[in-house]
Parts: sequence; C-alpha cells; structure tokens
Amino acid sequence: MGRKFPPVEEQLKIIARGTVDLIPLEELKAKLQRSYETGEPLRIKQGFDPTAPDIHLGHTVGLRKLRQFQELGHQVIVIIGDYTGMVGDPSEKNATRPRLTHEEVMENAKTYEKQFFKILDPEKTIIRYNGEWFSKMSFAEIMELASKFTVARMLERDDFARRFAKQQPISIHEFFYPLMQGYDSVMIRADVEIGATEQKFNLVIGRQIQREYGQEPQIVLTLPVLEGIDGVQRMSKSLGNYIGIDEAPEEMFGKVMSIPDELIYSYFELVTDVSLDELQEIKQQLEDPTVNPVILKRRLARTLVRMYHGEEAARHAEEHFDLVHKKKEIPDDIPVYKLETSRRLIDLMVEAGLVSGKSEARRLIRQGGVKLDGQTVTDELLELQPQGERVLKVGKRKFLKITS
RNA sequence: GGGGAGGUAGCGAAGCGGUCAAACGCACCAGACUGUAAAUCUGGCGGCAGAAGCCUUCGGAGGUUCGAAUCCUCCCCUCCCCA
Repeated sequence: MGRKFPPVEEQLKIIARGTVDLIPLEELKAKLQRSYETGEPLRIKQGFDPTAPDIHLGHTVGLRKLRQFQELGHQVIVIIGDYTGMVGDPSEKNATRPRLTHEEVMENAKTYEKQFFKILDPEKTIIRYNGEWFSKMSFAEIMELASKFTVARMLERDDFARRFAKQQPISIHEFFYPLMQGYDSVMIRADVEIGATEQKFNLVIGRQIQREYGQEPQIVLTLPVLEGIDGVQRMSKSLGNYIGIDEAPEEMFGKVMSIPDELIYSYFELVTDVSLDELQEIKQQLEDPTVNPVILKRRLARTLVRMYHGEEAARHAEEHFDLVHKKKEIPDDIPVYKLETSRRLIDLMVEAGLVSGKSEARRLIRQGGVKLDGQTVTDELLELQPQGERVLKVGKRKFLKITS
C-alpha cells in the first residue's frame, strides 16, 4: 500500500540515534513494518509535567526525538501532565516533591504549549491534558487501576527502594505516578513512549497497564538525561543549572560558554541539529590535544543560539560575548538606572535588583566584586551623585548603566 | 492500639542551659588563576548598622530560668519495631 514512510531500516537508523534503550526492538520493527504497509502512522507519546514555567534544553532532548518521528511521518501526541504535575514525579528524587495546585500547573502549561512549537511541527502534533480523563475518574476506576499493581513491584524502583531503606517517607500518592503515566498511554493508545532514562520504570509500567486494559504494549524509548551547565546534576529549573529555550541570545551564549568541557560532546549530540558526520568530526577534535576545546564550545554556543534565535542573533551574541569577556568591555544593551538625587551605592544596588539585600551589597564590595567605571569600589559607604553616565559592574556578569 | 527514634539555616549533619547567628561537608556567591571551563587557592554565605552593636531564627504554641536550639507541658509531622 502507501509509500508514506521511508523503509523500516532507514527509520530505525534515525530513531536509534542518541537513544539509550529501545525495548523491545523487535516489537518496534513489527510496528514500523505494519505502519509502513498500512500507511497508518505510529502514535508517539511523551509527557511533560509543567512543574516550572519554562522549557529548557533538557526538555528538548525528547522534543527533538519527537520531531524526528514527525519528519518520518508519524503522529506525535504530547501529554501535558496537569494532573500528574500535581503529584510530582518521584523518579530519581530523594524526597517527596512539593505538590503544586492545579492553578499553578495550568499557568505553567500555557507557556509550555507555545514553547513546544519552537521544535515540533504544529501540524503533526496533538496536545492533550491528562486532566481530561483524570478529573473525571471515579474512585471505583481509580481502585481498578491501582489493583493492577503491587507494592512489591513498586518497591523495585531504585528511588523508592532507596528512600524506603533510608527510612524516608514515601507518600501513597507517589505510587500513583507511574500508574497515571501508564494510564495516559492507555487513553491515547500510544505505540511508542519517549522519556529520559530515569523514566524507564514508568515507561515500562505503561506497557503492563496497556496490556491490562487490552491494548498492545507501547515501545519504550529512552534518551540520556541532559546534564545541567554545572556538569554535575541533571538540567533542571529548580537546580538553577539550566538554559531556557526562551532566554535572550546573549544570556544563552554566555551560559553555554560556562559549561564544563566534558559536556560539549553530549550537548552537540543531544540538543543540536548538527549532522552525524559533523558529530563525528567534533568528537575527533575534542580528542585532539592540540585543539583548544573553547573553539568547539563557541561553535556549540553559536549553534544553539542560531537554532532558537536565528543566524543574526547568534552572530550578535558572540560579538557581545567577546566584548564583555574577552576584551573586558561593557556591552551596550544593559539595564539603565536613572539617578535623580544623591544616593548610597548599596541602596542603589538593592533597588536595581542587583543584590538581594544590603548585607549582600556590602559583602560584594568588601570582596572586591563591585566596579564602577572599571574601578574596584572599596568604600561601602560610597555616595553617588547624579553626574553623567557611569557603568556599574557587580560580580562577573551583572551590569548597570547609571545615568543622571 | 503499644513501644522506640527523630524534626537545627538551600541540602546533609554537629550542638543538648550561657563563650550559638549556631561546628563541619555539599551547594551557592566574590576574588586570584584561566578559555567567563574544570581543578586549585583565598574569603564570604540570616537581616540591619560606619563600627561597637542591634533585631529575627534551631517543627508549632505556651512555660521554667537572670539566661533555652538545649529543661518542662501540649500540639503537628516523619521513621522503625510490635499488634
């Protein structure tokens, strides 16, 4: 029948790129083969819990994979976990997560949708909120779902087991998380579910739940967890080590430049659109001791800014970066503060939001972290008079233009 | 239902009547060094005050005391064992 899709082997090559697990591979081949023959696209699912208002590069690892499926002709279904978001995924967590209210979650969800389409093709994407079905579920139905799973099975999970062993609390509602995620798969009849490796348990549970509800189990596709810019922990908004896809080009460029070298390759691999050939070349250069890694890091920064803000912005961001950090000059587009009357520097710093309090302002001055027109400020009692235009630098990257 | 162990700053963890704004480690911030990397070193890390000092903190509310994170009472929460 229809020749809507590339041949199975070709599809597999693209699907397998960057993935950690494909379980079970044989079933995936069968599904692909069937869709190839019938012209019916596979239903590819990934869920996102809007627990924070912004999408960052960590999310794009999965989104990019979804995009690849779209390009192969398949149907992508994104679940926005307005209900699961209220539970909070316990995966990899060592403690119960704070529960968000439905209002908070919905607020975040709004911005999610917009940001998704920076990567996904809106024409080939269906967005569903899982509150759609969970808000209507009766207690009888919840019990039925819960009965399909045992506590022992739940405790197989590393994170639960660890918390249990350490005598830390586990709330009952946390056990529901994997069940809910699996039920999502049932509701949308997922053929493939994508998630980070830490999601493996939840994803596999989905297979079992689907089977219980009389459906063909989904294929589990896991992707590596993207490390944050600190190079230590996973990228996460709450850890503050993230790069948001909506961030200003200059900010984005700067953040990329601050990642540890060890991350350069995986960033290229997981969150940029460089080709496999280029990837190969990058790898070689990174292994070559005569090549300064900073060159590749710049390329990474440029690539990422280009992807989200365009060629022009990327060039601009790089110039800006050189201006500030290489030549130690001051960027031209910094916040401005209008000084009307005589004012103490520390008060001004607080008011302009450069520091959280006067104590911090004093501290920074004492430590030589504050510069006025390039001169290190030593007097923490410094009074500023309105006069001309001056530039205040606080710490490594905060600037303020003071005008009169 | 019974018995036991706990709740200390962002996290982990000391302290158990004054010298505690609270050791130490991690995280974080600043400085030096660099490639705004990592590593390393130095300093900082409740708030306010020029400093002396003052104010608010040790699950919550009361109380004892000249003085409490430390003692007492009640309450809330967590974990373990038994039932």
